[in-house]
Amino acid sequence: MALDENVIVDLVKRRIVTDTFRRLPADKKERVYRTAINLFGKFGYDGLAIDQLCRQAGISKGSFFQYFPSKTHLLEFAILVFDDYLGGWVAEIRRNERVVLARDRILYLYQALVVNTKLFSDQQRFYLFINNALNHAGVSLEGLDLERHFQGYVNEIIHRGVQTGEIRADYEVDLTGHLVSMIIGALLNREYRDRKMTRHQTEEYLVSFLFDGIKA
Amino acid sequence: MALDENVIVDLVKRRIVTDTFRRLPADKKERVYRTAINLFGKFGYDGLAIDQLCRQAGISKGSFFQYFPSKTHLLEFAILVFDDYLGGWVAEIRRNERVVLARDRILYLYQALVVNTKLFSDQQRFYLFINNALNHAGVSLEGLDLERHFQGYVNEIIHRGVQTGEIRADYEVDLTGHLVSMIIGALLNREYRDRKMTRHQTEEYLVSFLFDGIKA
DNA sequence: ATCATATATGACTATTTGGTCATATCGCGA
DNA sequence: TCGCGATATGACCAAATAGTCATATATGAT
Repeated sequence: MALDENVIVDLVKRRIVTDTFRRLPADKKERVYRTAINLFGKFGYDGLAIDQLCRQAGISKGSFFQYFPSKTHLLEFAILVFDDYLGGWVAEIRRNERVVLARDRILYLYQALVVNTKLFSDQQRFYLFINNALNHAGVSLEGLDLERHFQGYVNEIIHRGVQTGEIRADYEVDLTGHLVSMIIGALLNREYRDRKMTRHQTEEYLVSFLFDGIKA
Repeated sequence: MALDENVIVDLVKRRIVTDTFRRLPADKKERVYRTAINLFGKFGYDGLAIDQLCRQAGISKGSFFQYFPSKTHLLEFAILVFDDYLGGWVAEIRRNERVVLARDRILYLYQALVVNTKLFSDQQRFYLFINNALNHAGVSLEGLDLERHFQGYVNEIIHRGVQTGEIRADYEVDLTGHLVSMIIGALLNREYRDRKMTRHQTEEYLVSFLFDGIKA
């Protein structure tokens, strides 16, 4: 969760945040970041009022504009820091990866997704952020490429499964990866947002649904 | 697409639109509705400027506030009319339903979803509307219950499949329905938004993915 | 033609909000 | 203590925008 200094340095170079912001104590930077994610997620880009952000993050409006050139830059900052976080999170899953059968690989993917990382607690916040804040036309979404991070890894898992013969060879890897990602997303949604199923149910269904199909 | 008079009458009773609006010529009402869906979808609730809506729908601002008590009511109006449209659309699918095997049922669902109805051309617009406009806190979303319409029907299909033995009996109907809906949504998204696959591929994958599972 | 009622209109208001700036305060070296 | 660069602050400004209202125009019955 701590903001990576290297990322901030890069953002300064690209004039997305100021050097003044970079020099700020870490906890202040983090407060601004968390508040931005939360408020963008709750109210969308237009809905976030800078006055409220400042009040909530404990800074003054004058200071805000010494940290960020504009509101748009705040969004870009939040997107890019979040993107970096996503990347690190997938890297951690990758590091912990065990060599298992295809069936367990998918299950592992799911477990890693929700248990092994901080995303567990952050999921709701980030889910809202992605859904509500990222449609602002003024900011290119190139910075946040979910596919590049998570789905790239899913595809890799599936690709290996195909090569070892554990997964059908006639599936296109990236389409299957897309579907698996979407299904995991659907399950997460069901589990966290609707609270209609338990973790155990989720895992049971994920495996049987993906590997056994609908037919008996 | 034509606005149903009965729905409008109900909206008048609930003070969501005025009687003046009800008496308007149909094409004017429709212009306002379409413009609202488009702009809410493009810019979200806060992003929609009433001035722009008026310009685009060809009415004056003064008139607007003789049709709707407030901007919030415009959103509520759009939601409820859209909800009615959804209901009619599912009813049409239901009427055209053929008696088929489970495998074909799902495929039929999908085809009905994208081919047999106007949703084909409206999909993108409504997709945006649902995603960008419905998070406005001030308006209850009770009015738009996707599950009640589409997923209720999906569940019915699956339930019948289970009863005839075409679908595994150990699946919970509503969870399976949820997953099927999500997968269809994912495929639609892939097909329309990303333009990464053809209709034929979609159908192939839908069936093999749902019925054969990932494993060879 | 007249009158009454319903509808159309855009200037105007009050408020919100992104962004500025002059001033104050802090941190720190000498 | 003094001085200087960096940071903090909130009053202020200009633009945008939801909503109002007085006036104009259309409609339709007699």
